[in-house]
Amino acid sequence: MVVTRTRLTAEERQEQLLHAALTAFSTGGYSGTTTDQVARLAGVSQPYVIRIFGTKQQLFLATVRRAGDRIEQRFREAAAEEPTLASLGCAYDELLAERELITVLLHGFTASADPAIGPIVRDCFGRIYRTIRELTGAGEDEAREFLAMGMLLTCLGAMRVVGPDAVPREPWMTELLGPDQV
Amino acid sequence: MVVTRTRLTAEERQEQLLHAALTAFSTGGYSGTTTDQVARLAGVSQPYVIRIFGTKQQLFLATVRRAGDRIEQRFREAAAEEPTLASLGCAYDELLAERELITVLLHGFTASADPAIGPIVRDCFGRIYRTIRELTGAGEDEAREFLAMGMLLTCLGAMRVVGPDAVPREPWMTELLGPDQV
DNA sequence: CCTAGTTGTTATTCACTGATAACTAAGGTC
DNA sequence: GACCTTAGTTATCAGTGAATAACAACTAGG
Repeated sequence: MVVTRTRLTAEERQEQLLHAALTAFSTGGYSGTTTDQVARLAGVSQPYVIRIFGTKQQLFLATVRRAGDRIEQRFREAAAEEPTLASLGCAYDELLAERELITVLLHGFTASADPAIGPIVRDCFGRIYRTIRELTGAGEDEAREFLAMGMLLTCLGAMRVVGPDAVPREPWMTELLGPDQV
Repeated sequence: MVVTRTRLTAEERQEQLLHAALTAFSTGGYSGTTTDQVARLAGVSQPYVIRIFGTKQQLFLATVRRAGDRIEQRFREAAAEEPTLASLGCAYDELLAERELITVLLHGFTASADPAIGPIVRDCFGRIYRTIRELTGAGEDEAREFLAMGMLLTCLGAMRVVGPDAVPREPWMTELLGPDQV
């Protein structure tokens, strides 16, 4: 029976929960998000979330890893079209327009003081850096500047200066974003 | 009587609490830090912290504003020596080495989804941008690139790639940081 | 010295949150 | 159709954390 199944396999459910967690953590961050919020988003009970991931921390770590993987994947797709920094830049703009993936990673940065979280986050970031260089053949300086601009946009996204439901543009925002507004 | 006073004026205490809050929030962020942690750092009782600042949110906002002001002030001091981006860059490296001010601001970014926090954080950031341009006379592009590199370093600081008690340097970190390591 | 205002505390509350335990029911298999 | 594994629930707990209330003690002014 495939058509009407009321229950999902653990793997399917895990996938669905990860999606919900991505949304939840992306706005509340690690300590600002409850496992119950994630559960409600996915339409299951809170204890079940814990049962699947063990602890809230494990859930967050899985979410950060997922975000890192997805970002990397999007870069690879962009590079398949055209292996340049400009192409990856467009991909980044798209990611920024969705906000979730990028913001979860940023929340990972700020949770890195926790010794259980830091290593995973650094690994994600390092992988992204390497991916950018490998895909585009960019030199150290180019890659650094690309990443720097990415981090600026990421912060502006978190601040609601760019991205979905961004705040009305004040003069300094328009200046800072420059002519090719995101 | 000035010599031996066992109590501080409300203003002195507020100052001291703000200092403690800067330290506490800088590692835990908004929701990851308790008012009790701030109180203990300052050596007073938790309810007293609340009495002085009203709510935890008010305390956080005051802390973010303070961080913004201090950063701006450091830039002004640097510009007084030499009004160039390079000079402000050095000032930024110093701020990064202390980590607290910069990190509190970053935690402000990630807490900006809260409609009570966002506006204050954006204001701080906007003021810093304006300050940089006014002090150095940098053009839009220059200022943007400066700020971008600043945000990259800020994120790396939060990740413990640079700054106090940084993690052992992995290859990608060395590459990313380039020849003039921070 | 004494009193009024301000600094600061302790005791307490109430809501919330992560996690556990115990139970229920679906669904494939022999 | 009985049965066992796996998906999922409800009930509950123990701890925490922000905030309130009531009280205590320092300090300055008259």
